[in-house]
Amino acid sequence: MNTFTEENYLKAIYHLSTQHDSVSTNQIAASLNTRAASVTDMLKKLADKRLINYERYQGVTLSPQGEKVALSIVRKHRLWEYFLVEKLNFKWDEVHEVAEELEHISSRDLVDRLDEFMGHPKFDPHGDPIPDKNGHFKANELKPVSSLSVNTTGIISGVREHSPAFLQYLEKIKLVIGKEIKVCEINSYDHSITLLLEDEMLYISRDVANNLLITL
Amino acid sequence: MNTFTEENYLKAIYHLSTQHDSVSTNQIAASLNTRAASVTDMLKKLADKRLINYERYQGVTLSPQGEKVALSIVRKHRLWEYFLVEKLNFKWDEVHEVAEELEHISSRDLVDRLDEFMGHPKFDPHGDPIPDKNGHFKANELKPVSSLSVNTTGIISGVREHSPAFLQYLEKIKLVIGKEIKVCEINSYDHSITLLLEDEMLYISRDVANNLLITL
DNA sequence: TTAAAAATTTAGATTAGTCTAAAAATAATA
DNA sequence: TATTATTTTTAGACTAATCTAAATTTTTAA
Ligand SMILES: [Mn+2]
Ligand SMILES: [Mn+2]
Ligand SMILES: [Mn+2]
Ligand SMILES: [Mn+2]
Repeated sequence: MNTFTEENYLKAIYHLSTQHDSVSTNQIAASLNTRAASVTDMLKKLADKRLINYERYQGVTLSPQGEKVALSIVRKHRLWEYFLVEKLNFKWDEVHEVAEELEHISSRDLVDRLDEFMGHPKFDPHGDPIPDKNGHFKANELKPVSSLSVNTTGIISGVREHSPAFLQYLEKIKLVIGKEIKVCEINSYDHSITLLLEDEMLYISRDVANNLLITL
Repeated sequence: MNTFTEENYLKAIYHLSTQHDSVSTNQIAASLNTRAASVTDMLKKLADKRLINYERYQGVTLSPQGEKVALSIVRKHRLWEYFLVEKLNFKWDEVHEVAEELEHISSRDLVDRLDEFMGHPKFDPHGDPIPDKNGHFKANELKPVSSLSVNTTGIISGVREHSPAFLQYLEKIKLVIGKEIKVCEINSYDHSITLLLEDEMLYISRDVANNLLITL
């Protein structure tokens, strides 16, 4: 088995890989709040274990084996988040830190039974897809609200930013997953947006619009 | 906060303390499958943190602070075991190892909400009492079946031995928690016992009788 | 009450993960 | 292309938890 730390590195590499082709030492260091030198050490170890493809100075990618491990961590993380919200009445901004711990519980049986218990949910509380036991999932086709043009509608389906502050803000203005919105006006100066949400007009900044994802 | 390892030491000392007044280095080493030298190192650290009372060569006891921590670990362990059996359909012999990991999840909120979700259970699947959030619990007055005399009855309420092999055996012969038994005959040669369980006669060894606990 | 046995502690290493500072390689740019 | 800036790696050190082997203390029992 892999250590806690190894799992966190693999997960970080996995997440960074969804945005960049190859992942750099510095990117990993930033995402794990650690130092580049520590990352290099760990990359050597993960390469020895055939979990990543790594050549000095060239960045890394996950090996098929490493991706499998990463996906199992992501699966656990998202299933636990779903459990916390749906069964234990946590708020969506309260679950991430707890799931960061729960995702390392090793029992395969546990996660599969948990999945069963909850009826095989497909998305976590933030709209992120939950891989099945084979690591498969279908991602929604998501676009930031900021990419919509005036008079188009969409359904809130995910977030790009997971900080409690952002999630709490969305909750406060009732911009939560599942709601339909319509873009009414785009301010051409600062790209802020006025939208229609359940018969109410709502004003959001460009920043918010960038981090809020919808399906058409 | 305390590390996993520190928590495991405190828990081990707690359990050993229920049987002996003061706990020895070797007892801890045996219970944690580690070496006496390692235990000594850890005892120094725990003493520095005021979690135990320790004087070289004299054995240890938990400080009030240390007992509080130990009880919170025990609470989490037993609540998770209950959850696994009652909600996820684990068997009572399958939960201990998983709970050994889950007991270290730190979120206070999580364990309290889990407790709430399950309706504040008082006993875990093995009949062990679950401390409440203040560390309080009332233990049943338990006696081994081997201490009963002929023609007395009792309700199976706990086990002294938690190995999967023992638990599976009990399950197989349907000697599970909640059932009423009556002692019919005690073999004076080997102290094996014949008892009545739901109109069926059942024969158990002295060893089993010693590790099976009842309330009157 | 002393000698042997058992328990415990100390000394010195090892491994995982981390760090800072310095060196080396790569990328950017003049 | 040559120089500078940035990124990455190496070197060397530190902490937590562990180990074996040796020394010390306590216990047992002759
Ligand atoms: Mn999360
Ligand atoms: Mn999430
Ligand atoms: Mn247990
Ligand atoms: Mn138990």
